[in-house]
Amino acid sequence: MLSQTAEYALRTVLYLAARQGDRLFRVSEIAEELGIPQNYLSKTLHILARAGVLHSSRGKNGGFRLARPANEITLAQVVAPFSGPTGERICLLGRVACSDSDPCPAHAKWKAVSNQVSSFFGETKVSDLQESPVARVKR
Amino acid sequence: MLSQTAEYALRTVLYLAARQGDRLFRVSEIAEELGIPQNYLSKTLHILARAGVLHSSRGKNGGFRLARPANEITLAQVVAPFSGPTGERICLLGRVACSDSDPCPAHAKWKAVSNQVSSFFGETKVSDLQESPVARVKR
DNA sequence: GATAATCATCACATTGTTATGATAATTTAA
DNA sequence: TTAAATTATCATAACAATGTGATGATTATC
Repeated sequence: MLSQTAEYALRTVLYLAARQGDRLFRVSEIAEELGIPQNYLSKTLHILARAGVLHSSRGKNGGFRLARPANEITLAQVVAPFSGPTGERICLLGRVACSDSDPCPAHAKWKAVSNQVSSFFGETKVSDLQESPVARVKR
Repeated sequence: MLSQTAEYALRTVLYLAARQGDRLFRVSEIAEELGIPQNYLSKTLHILARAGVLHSSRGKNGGFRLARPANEITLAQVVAPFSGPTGERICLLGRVACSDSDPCPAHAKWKAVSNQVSSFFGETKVSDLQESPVARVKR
């Protein structure tokens, strides 16, 4: 459903959300903890920073943190830069023009499902996916 | 949402469903009508035939037709050979083990949405997407 | 049979995504 | 002001998806 890259982004954001507030986190430590190739994650997080989801600082003692509180970041904002299924609904049959007024045969049925996916990403906040401390310890 | 290949498959199946009964259809004519590269479509339809969705005949006057009535073919069966989002629900965070009893933080919310997508593909029949003759003429 | 039509398959080119490593730019701190 | 740490960026490799061209296999018809 999500591309590999979008999944990395989401996992990193959740990782940072769970530890928010105290300090900046280096790419090297995030990458090691989450099992993601470091240089690839570096590029991915850079994109997230440009998108305004993360804040980055270069140089010694630099690193990444969330740019805003976790309850002000939607999943859509996290995966959008990696062309997740978050954006506008796309015609199932690939028609360039497919709308309520000029629908493809799948339009009505697909729209309902597609809207559910869109609103999941658009309305779910990062904070909605934070595990409680207890649950996190349990794992 | 669907890969290009899966979209080709679905469009071809709908094309055949709209003309079902009379005869076999050559790859060349389907490809031209739908604007799909012919050799690529040939490969794709061969896969659909092996999957039991289409029937193919070789040789002169050969071609493709639906293997079963359009109301007995689900969208899932059409896109499954091309790894559409039809199969089992996949963990949004990429965990190999993610279940009701061992859920990732996104599990509960994502499951509900994901089930909707699965059941759309699993329960919608090809016949459900056939345009009425009137609508088809209108286009 | 011979021929033409047609699907099946092989080989390869092109493109996009994912991944890796190397280097540049920036910042802190000694 | 220099050195070390760290993100930013570049180059490129590996792989999968997509597309193209050529050839093989099968069938209907003459």
